[in-house]
Amino acid sequence: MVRRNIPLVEQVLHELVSDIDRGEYAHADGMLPSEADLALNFKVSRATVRDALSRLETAGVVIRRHGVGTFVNQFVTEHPAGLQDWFEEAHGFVDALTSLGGDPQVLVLRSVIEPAGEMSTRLQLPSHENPVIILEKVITSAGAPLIHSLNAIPLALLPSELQAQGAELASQSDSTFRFLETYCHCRVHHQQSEIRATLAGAHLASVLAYAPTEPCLRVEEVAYSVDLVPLFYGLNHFRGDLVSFRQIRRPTLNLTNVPS
Amino acid sequence: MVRRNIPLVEQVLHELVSDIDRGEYAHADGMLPSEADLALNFKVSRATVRDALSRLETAGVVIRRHGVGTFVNQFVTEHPAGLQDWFEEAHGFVDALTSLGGDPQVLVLRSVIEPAGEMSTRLQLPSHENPVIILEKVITSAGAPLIHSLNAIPLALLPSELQAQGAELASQSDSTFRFLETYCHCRVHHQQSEIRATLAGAHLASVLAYAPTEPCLRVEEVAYSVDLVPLFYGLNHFRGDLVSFRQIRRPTLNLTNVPS
DNA sequence: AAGTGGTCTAGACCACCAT
DNA sequence: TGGTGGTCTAGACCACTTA
Repeated sequence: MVRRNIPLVEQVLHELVSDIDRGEYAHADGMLPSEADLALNFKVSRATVRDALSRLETAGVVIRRHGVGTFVNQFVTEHPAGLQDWFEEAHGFVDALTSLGGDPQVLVLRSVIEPAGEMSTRLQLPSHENPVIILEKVITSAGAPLIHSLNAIPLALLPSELQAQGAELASQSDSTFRFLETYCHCRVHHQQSEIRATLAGAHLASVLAYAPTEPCLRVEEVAYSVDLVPLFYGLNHFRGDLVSFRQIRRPTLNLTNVPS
Repeated sequence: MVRRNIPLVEQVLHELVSDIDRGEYAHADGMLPSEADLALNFKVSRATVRDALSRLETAGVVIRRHGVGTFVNQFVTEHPAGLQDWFEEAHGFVDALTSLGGDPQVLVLRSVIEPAGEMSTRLQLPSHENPVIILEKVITSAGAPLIHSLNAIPLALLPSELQAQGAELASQSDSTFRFLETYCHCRVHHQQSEIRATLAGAHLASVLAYAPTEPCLRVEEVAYSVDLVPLFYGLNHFRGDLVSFRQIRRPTLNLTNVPS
């Protein structure tokens, strides 16, 4: 499954990223060479360099200023990614925690196959009776329970010969993402999330070793494949005293130049 | 300050957006014409069409599938933007509320000039003594107080002849964004935000007509100009029962094709 | 095999910012 | 005025999906 023939854009991308990581442009203003120079150095066309720089810009790694130059966003390079960025990127918190060196422990509270019930709407299942794999977990890091998570995966995504063992396979996987890729051969393209503040309440308090009257971040989400098929529903609660999320906010489309 | 000579990419962008809004591609799968066809119709090169489509894709309006086609993300077209999207876009909540037809009321609780104190670090001011404009507001919509916001703007951003009236001018502006553009001639490029869950507490409860033991979303942020000068610090609290934020989460950079 | 988006080039000109 | 990023073109070929 390894791709040969890595596109030039991605090679340039990697070069630039590792140059930035190595602190190549860490001097005063962090300005990169001009696009023309980069094109010469990498022996590619300027369009290819621009493509790579555009991707770095949308990722927030670099800031381009018309008539001035391209600069590394030093805030990003100075602040290593962690659980804080989980809400911005789309991947499991277990991965986010391990990449931070947090050594997370996953405790599976429940893994069963049940009718979807009210979740059928969000998962675009025809009826409340369609079966889903329910996975309830608590993630602990450095001895403290941080996250309670409840996932529902439509059983129909699993090849029929594996459906009987669905609950088992899911509970043994590192994360829902990996489970979907390994057994369902599908990949999460994006997630639609909603975040709000709630009180822990009795159930969460007991599994998170928290007080019922303490605040939590509640993130509800649906993951979709590239062709907009719902892959799973998630309801996650984060201890308000231990977890926060970071985000870079930026206007995306500039639709202000309306002529009419 | 109006730009003539609107770039072709932006014109194509607008055409596509209004076509999508008009429901031009609202049939079954929402597939757009091929890039080659669009280029022919708009009488531009395919590269220009691709540029426009790329921007729509990063904005989440459109999904491109290699070898298949380009499709409108019907979730986005079906769910009109509102305050929920405030945390993803970077603009004031007053604008977000008005665009929703919410008719927000702004109550200025305080507008004074004070030493920056502990906020000097985040605003990259040389000393705690540097003056900032403090602006404390409550935003009410449909009779309910939704948001408490505290902003601190370095006084030095204001032209010296206006600094004496700084607090007044800020309190009379619709939003901090407009104040910065109108009087300081600078524009917010992006914001670094952090979101967490807290309890309201005594002060917030009184101004938000809420109970002290109820949950709030707490968003702390610093806005930067394109050359990374901090423009303002913001500390915002949202009533947990009335406000939630939506977000599309998606992996940004694909750095998995690491050859070495 | 036909149609789609993805990559890549070389070259041109424009718009912006500093000096 | 010189250097930077932004726009734009025409054409080529590749990679992926579907039938």
